[in-house]
Amino acid sequence: MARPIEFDRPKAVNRALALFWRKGFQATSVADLLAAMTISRSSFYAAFTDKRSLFIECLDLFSARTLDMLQRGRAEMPPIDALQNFFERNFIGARGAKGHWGCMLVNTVIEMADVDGELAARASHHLSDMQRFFQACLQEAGATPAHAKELAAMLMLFNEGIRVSSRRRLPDAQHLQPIATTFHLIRSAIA
Amino acid sequence: MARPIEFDRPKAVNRALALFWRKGFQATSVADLLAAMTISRSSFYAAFTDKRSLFIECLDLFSARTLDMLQRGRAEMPPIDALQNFFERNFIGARGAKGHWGCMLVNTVIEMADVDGELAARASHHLSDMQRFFQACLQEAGATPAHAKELAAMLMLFNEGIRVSSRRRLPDAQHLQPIATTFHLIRSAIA
DNA sequence: GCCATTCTGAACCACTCGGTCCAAAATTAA
DNA sequence: TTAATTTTGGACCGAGTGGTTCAGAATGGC
Repeated sequence: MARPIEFDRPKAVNRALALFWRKGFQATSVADLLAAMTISRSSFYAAFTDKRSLFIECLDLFSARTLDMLQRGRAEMPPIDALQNFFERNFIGARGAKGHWGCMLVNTVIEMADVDGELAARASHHLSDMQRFFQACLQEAGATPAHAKELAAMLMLFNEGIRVSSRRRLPDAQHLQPIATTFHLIRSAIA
Repeated sequence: MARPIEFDRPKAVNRALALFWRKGFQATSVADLLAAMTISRSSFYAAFTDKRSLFIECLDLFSARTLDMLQRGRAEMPPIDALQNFFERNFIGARGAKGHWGCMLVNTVIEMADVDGELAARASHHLSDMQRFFQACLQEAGATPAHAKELAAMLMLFNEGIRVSSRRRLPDAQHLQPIATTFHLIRSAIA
């Protein structure tokens, strides 16, 4: 038996993820995907079934990576520091492209809410996972469960807001300072 | 001279606005618009030139109405109350449909950022107008110009966040409480 | 009734979309 | 080389897209 080199699936998914993240589901055509993934149309449908299925795979991957990033942070520093560090590292447009892409989960919620309920719900669910992680961090930092829950909700609103704002390509100061202010507030609310 | 009743343009635009607001630019087809506006294809292009032109008209109208709402509030109550009232009246999904549609400006920024830069920039510009209004209110309430600017930026982040969140159809408690908390914070920051 | 004006309905256009299909090429183990 | 397997390119499809055109119906002032 023999076969030509199987194409690099993870790399292809990464390329697709970048496109979906940037342009959203609807504005990304299959042709765009093929070009970015450097894969033939036939292989595409053989490997990923569907544009929609591939999108779901990317969405889940994005969520998993984000959560992973948070967990790695928590392993290396105090929980509140980990949260602040997460915000600072991701939501500052400055460094390269991705900073201006916002959050794929937020983007999907907005784009698909009244277009494809399943996709929107899936993205929303992932955001809830993030929020639960926020809550755990806050609790670990000494907040009561009720207070942690309240603060986590506010932090998620802040997250969503800053992700929208980062798509507007405004001067970075608009983002940096609110992050500092917010976490100053959170720390003093817990202590 | 004589002519058949000219169709009700403002009403037609309202119908279009509702559709664009809910489903976004891309997911709203011309056919959808015609059905909602109860207008023939020919009249549509005669009166509005373009799907895109109509969208811009709706976007500007949405912004004007939002600003108007804020200004009417400020005329009737203390500036901070007006802001809080604005948030409470708009961002609580409960009452009817529109509560779950978020903010057309936010939706447009997210959907069009890397798809149609002009549309995204226009929406972003309208958001900046709103932010300036926030700033004026805060200043009127006694904040220093610098502090008012800082608080206005945070309030806009909060606005963007809560607009995203309201598209997720979560229980209202998630929104109501953060609004109270945020404004409690703002008041004590100014006093 | 007439006429200028406005709106309509439908046909039509070129184009893009997501998706299917298959014969041919490319690959490598046997 | 042969044989098994995976990828490829491209033709093809039906449906839907935004947009144009125009003959004719509807309207209301004269």
